[in-house]
Amino acid sequence: MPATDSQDLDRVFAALSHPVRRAILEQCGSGSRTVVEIAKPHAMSLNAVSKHIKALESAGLIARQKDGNFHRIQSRPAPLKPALDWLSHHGTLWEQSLRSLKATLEKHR
Amino acid sequence: MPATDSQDLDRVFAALSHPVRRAILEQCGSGSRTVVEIAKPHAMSLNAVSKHIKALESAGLIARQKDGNFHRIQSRPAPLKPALDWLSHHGTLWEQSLRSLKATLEKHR
DNA sequence: AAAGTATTCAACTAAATAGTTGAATAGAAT
DNA sequence: ATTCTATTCAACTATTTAGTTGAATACTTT
Repeated sequence: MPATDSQDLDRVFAALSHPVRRAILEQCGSGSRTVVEIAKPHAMSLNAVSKHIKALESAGLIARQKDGNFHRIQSRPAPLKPALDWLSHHGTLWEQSLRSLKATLEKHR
Repeated sequence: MPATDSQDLDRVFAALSHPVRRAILEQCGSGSRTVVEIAKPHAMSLNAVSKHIKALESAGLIARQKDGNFHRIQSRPAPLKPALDWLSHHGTLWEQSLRSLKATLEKHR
């Protein structure tokens, strides 16, 4: 059992909270990309993008494979699972309690 | 269509990236709670918790209803949906490409 | 009216984040 | 061997975040 640490969730959610990092994940979703390729569409320095990549890597959301001069970056969806689980679990819980609250309100109107 | 702004996702994911804020959401998932009630189990000042609540509120994840002296805080799951959508959409995309990558590797072995 | 309770506001500090520029490393190509 | 390209490392700055303490506000209770 992976026993999802709370800190893992912290890192994953934090990684997803920046638009550039979400974009990077999308860029690498359809196959591996190099750092320069990833950086190109973003209006910031290569170094800044490199840092975002590092953040994603330390959250486990991407993996890096050295290929000569290039680092081939590819997305790793696994750590997304606990995040998804948290969201859907609590999301549905809340929706349930909202529904039952609504039902209660209806009944007592 | 709500046309989920990227900034909305930023705020929601950022809000979820702190363990205390996730705990607060869980606390308020089963019914409304006051600020003092919410703060009690956390090892930090009331003010710190109040700030976390404000962050959740500005992400739309909780709503506040004044009731005399008390603020009744209740969770609002709606903004969770786009986050869930983003996760499941890209998560499944990546898993698909991982699967097809694996298939390709198998074929060429 | 006075005291108590629930909450926020304001000011401050320490640490983390997001970005920059410039230099270093390392592999590839001439 | 030299140069070019891909990438990281280091140092720095500005902004945001997470927390603190102390004062202010506002409702309730006595």
